Amino acid sequence: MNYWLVKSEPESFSIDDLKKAPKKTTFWNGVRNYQARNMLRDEMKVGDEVLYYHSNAEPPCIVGLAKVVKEGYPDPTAVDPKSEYFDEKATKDNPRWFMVDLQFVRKFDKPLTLDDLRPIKALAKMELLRKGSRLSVQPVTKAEFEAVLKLVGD
DNA sequence: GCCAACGTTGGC
DNA sequence: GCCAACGTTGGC
Repeated sequence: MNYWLVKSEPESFSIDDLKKAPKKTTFWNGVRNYQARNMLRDEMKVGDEVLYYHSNAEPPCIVGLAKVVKEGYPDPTAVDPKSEYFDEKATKDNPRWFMVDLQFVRKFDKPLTLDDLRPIKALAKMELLRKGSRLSVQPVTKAEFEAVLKLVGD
């Protein structure tokens, strides 16, 4: 079992959007970064738990939990010329970009802001809190994941 | 809206 | 294969 954190701008797809989605599930398309792509394609497994983070929000915060319900498969928007995520170098035989399916698990009663997270010793090395961290899909250690849940009162 | 910190692109 | 220029992310 692995743990992850995904970023989403609430204006484009918030955790409430995920909760309202059919089967509370969505495909996590549009990631166009190789490091993130490799994790989506190779490492995220069904059942893995995912922290859901709102970036460019006021304030930015971890708002809840999701889980992986389908493992990496080609992102069809990469080969769709009409999509904003179209990549002319992607083909059906060489999809280049991948995505997973995520399902809503729960929304925290109180979202955890960066200010909530920064003082926590167990989270000192968390990728999210690293200066200049831009990865939209990040690995989270078990200890970090448990520390986050502890903060919301579990 | 600013800008630091990245990642990518492309000329050489 | 280097690296300057450029585009993007995302906190502030």
